[in-house]
Amino acid sequence: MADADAPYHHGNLREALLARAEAVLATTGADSLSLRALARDLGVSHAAPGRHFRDRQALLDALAVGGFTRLNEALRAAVDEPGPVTARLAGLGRAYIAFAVANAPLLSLMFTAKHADDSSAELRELGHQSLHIAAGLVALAQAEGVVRAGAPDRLAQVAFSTVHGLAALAVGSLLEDTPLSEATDLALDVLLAGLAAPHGDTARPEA
Amino acid sequence: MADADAPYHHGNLREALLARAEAVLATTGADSLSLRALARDLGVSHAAPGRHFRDRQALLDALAVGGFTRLNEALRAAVDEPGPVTARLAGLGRAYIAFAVANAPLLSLMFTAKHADDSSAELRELGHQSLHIAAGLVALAQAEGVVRAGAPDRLAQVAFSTVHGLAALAVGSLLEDTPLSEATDLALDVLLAGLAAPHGDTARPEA
DNA sequence: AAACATTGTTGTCAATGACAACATCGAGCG
DNA sequence: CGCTCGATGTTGTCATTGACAACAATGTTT
Repeated sequence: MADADAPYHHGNLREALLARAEAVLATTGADSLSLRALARDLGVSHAAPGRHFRDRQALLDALAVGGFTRLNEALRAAVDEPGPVTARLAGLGRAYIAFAVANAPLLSLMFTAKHADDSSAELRELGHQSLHIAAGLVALAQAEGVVRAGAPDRLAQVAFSTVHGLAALAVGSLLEDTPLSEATDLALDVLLAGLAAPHGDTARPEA
Repeated sequence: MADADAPYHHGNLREALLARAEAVLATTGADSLSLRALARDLGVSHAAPGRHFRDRQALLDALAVGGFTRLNEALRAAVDEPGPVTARLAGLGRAYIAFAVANAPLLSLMFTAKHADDSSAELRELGHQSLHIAAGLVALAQAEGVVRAGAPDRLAQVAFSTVHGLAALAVGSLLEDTPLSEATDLALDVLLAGLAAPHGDTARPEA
């Protein structure tokens, strides 16, 4: 049955589970992620994963944490690129969209709010970090006068919404035949133009 | 066991299943939606749902179809409101966000692209209708000169992205303590300002 | 009324998550 | 040096579930 030279203890089962889980997640989706299947893939018994993750949701939460961590790294890298602020803002948006479409099921996990309360706190914190990274660049852009006045966090939320929503549309096959790159260009152009414009009353019909 | 006066045939099991499923979806989420539990709730046998839905996913697809149908009704109603075009554009955005936050799990179902190929076609079509509704209003706004030139469908995609993304942030508890109404106001203001501005090269660093 | 399609029922199976009880390993302590 | 103990893994088991097959009841069509 078992390999003769297989040690009783795996040695790094937790990491191996996460790695394998992420691969499965990316290919067949979160719903078809089974703890027992993971155990089989790694050659351990069906209950072994339970030693590292309280339940299935705990595994998914851990994946989400890893996803946010990598996302934030990517966002920070984009922010640190050289160049004018507007270009860096656009680059940040492109970085987010690139991550989102390349890790669609993972992103869905990251934003799905059915996590246990404890890991939920960590996930919220990581998500807020993402927004905070964007807010920092927004503040910089304000200092240079290319973005309207206003709370940077609030404006970052708007920017985040745009790119997150666009990624969602792309993943959901709702962009019809529009190439994602073109949709991205237009969305960033509209977004940056809107952020640049001074606060107007266009949206408020003074009702 | 069974009620004596219970007829052998339910009479309207399909609709009853969908109604009950939607209630469960709204309260406990899609993951905890079990065909057998639905059957129990409705007092039918555990295999009865199978007569109306090939499998669990078929039920979820049907829910998604219903969701898109209701969403499109709400969007059309918003478009048909009287008033200036910009106000109607903002109203359309608010209508979307209202639907999204009031039906978060359903919306997630609607955008999750793991549907069987046949219902996937219907869902994509309904999703495109949503975008088309927005595109119509964008075209009208262009005629009145309050929205920049460009393909209305493309601009509608951008608008859709913004509100969809904002709803996602709100549902995911990533708005921190920002009230959704305020975030919505700001997002719509930025969006409409960006749509109004003539096509600039803000986002393209002439690379 | 007799065949037939529709709808519902019972029975069953494999997969899964969760848990309990036990086994193995390694680290620290007497 | 040997012991104990905690961490990690295993086997066994249970309830739940989705899916399917075989059968039963109902309504419809001819």
